[in-house]
Amino acid sequence: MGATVCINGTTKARKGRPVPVTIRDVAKVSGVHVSTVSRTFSAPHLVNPATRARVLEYAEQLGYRPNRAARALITGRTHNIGLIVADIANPFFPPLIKAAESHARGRDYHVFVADTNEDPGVEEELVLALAKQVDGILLCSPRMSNTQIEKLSRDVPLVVVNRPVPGLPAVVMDVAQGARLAIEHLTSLGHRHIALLGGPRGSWNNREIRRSATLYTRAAGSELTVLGPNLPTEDSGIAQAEAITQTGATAVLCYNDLMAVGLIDGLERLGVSVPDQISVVGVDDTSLSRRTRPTLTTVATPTAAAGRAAVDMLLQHGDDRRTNALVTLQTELIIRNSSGPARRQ
Amino acid sequence: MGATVCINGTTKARKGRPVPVTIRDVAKVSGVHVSTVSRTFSAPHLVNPATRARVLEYAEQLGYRPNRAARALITGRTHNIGLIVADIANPFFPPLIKAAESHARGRDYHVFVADTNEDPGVEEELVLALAKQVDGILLCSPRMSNTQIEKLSRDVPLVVVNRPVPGLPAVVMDVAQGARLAIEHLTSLGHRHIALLGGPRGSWNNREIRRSATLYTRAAGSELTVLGPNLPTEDSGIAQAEAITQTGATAVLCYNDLMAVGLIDGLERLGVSVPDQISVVGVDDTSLSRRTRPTLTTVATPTAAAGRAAVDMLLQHGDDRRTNALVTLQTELIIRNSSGPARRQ
DNA sequence: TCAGGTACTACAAACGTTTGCAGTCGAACT
DNA sequence: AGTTCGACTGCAAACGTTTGTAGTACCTGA
Repeated sequence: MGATVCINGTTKARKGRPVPVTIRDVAKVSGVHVSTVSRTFSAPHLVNPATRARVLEYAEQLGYRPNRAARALITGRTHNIGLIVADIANPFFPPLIKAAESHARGRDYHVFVADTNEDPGVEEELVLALAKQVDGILLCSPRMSNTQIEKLSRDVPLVVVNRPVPGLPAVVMDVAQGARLAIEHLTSLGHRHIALLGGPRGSWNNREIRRSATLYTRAAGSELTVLGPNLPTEDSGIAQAEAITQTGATAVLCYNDLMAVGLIDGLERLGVSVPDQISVVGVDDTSLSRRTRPTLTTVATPTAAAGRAAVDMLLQHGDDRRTNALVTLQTELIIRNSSGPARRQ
Repeated sequence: MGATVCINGTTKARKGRPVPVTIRDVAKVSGVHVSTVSRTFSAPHLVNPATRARVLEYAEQLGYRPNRAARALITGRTHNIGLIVADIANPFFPPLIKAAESHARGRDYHVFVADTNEDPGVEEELVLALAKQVDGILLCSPRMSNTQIEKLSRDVPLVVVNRPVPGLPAVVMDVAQGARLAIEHLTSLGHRHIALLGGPRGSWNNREIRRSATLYTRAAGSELTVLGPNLPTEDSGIAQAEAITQTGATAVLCYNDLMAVGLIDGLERLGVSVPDQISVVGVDDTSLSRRTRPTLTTVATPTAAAGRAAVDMLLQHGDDRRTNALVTLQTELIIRNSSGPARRQ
């Protein structure tokens, strides 16, 4: 209304420095106490609608934005959450990060993303560094031991993704089911000898996949050869190509898509054709899987849903930790062109 | 030493809730004033080495961690920086994010990552939401107008990546040089008619590439046909494949790798062989470029270096904005298998 | 011996919020 | 008329730090 409002008798739009307009400034110009201004934002039902409208208008006019640090200091809640992943550049993570971030933002939370470079040592360091700064942390595919995670969870609420930890909320993908589907797909195509290209040592997913693959290969009367552990990288897929051919298997289930595309590449270099001579199946259905040639048959894991679910769990039991809530998300098999009938030997 | 230290006469390790050990607790047990404890951490040279050692020991023993919110409140510096990108899942960004994050962490800064979903509208919203929470923001490939960015920069220090904005610090890649190298590469292979598959409308990189490509095609006595604007996605690469063939060009320079791999895919579907019939060159050298078949000839942009440089710029002129510092990073041409000699028509 | 300095430490006021408590005022009920 | 209540608002004490100022004790040099 009319003239723009000035603070402290002087306009605050000083050169360079941004305008540090506080709750007090708003209180002054709207002629109420700071507590009323505060309540206008944090407990609107406690203030007279007319007053509130006035305060809001002045606040808007001054460009007031609540200072989250101050709010955090007194409430103890920062409205931030931490997200720790092994490697942002691993195509498995971006969809998860993206989903978590936008889901959190919808609930007025911001997300710190940190990358451990696949180093278990820096995981702990990061958790501690973030602890005071966030209301909770999403630990994705951690390589730490259960007891170590347990201990950290006393400092800050944790939700673990891609691995169950007793006593902690976690969200996992049903990769065992996925592996089952993959194995059944392969055996139904006539494969009697299947190889499993295993992932990293500490990985729960890896154990699950192996357990399930072993079980269902046997159930189909086929043979399973397990290779590993391996780093879950494209390079290690390439490196293991020769070993794979030597197993005599006609089909391979890989720990993840990255290794699968590496393996396909490696096999091609050896003159082995996929899927004509060897079928290859991945896990995760990352953006890669549609880009390879042949396109990759793979177990789709709902990474975006996992990100959202993890955020929800974190925000729900904000305080009452020590839950044994475990969310398991379903997986499905996406059949593309890297798997085909077993060749006649 | 000996017995573990208790606070307030009672051990603070209450059930569930984490231990909120403050500077005051440390002061109490070590028999000094809080200010001494504070200085032990923030200005060590002002406190007696013996005292400091004692304080540090007790702090360690109690598991004291400074509360960054409180520190931020009084110093006005949060030791956080914001990083806004268009799409985390776009393979261009993860290396940049990763580099920025680890570089920042090395300087005791944490990074908020936010994703605009390619929506210019949410860019502004995100900047404002983050403003009070960070000491500055890295704006990557923004789609906003210069004036809009200018305005936001009055609220919070900004560093722009992938686009120069007058009066603001920015780091850009010399894509003009990259485009020149690509065009010269193609013309030297005998291509007399080249197509440019353009990117999104607001993109500075897009304009640079076009400008440079036009210039150097002409300089080589060749013809350039420009298509666009297009969304910088794989799908739009696929969609434009037919249009490309209709230009009659024997080589294509694409706005980025994503479009290039899409284009290769699209051309293949049309029965056009790359590079035998049409050569394709991308920009960015993302992780994709080694995975395509054929592998992609592309202009490598130093994304990780850009991330680090941006962080440095932000941390340097923390206060004195209004700099016209512009860092330009060199690009280079990586020749792989998607480009070859012009076919004999 | 004393002025001046150095090295360290304590005091207390901030920073921008939230929130329990108390107060005011008018309306409704007895 | 007096009581009770509800709706609203002001007061002031926190939250965990940092930092300018002031103080103490000791040392140095004249």
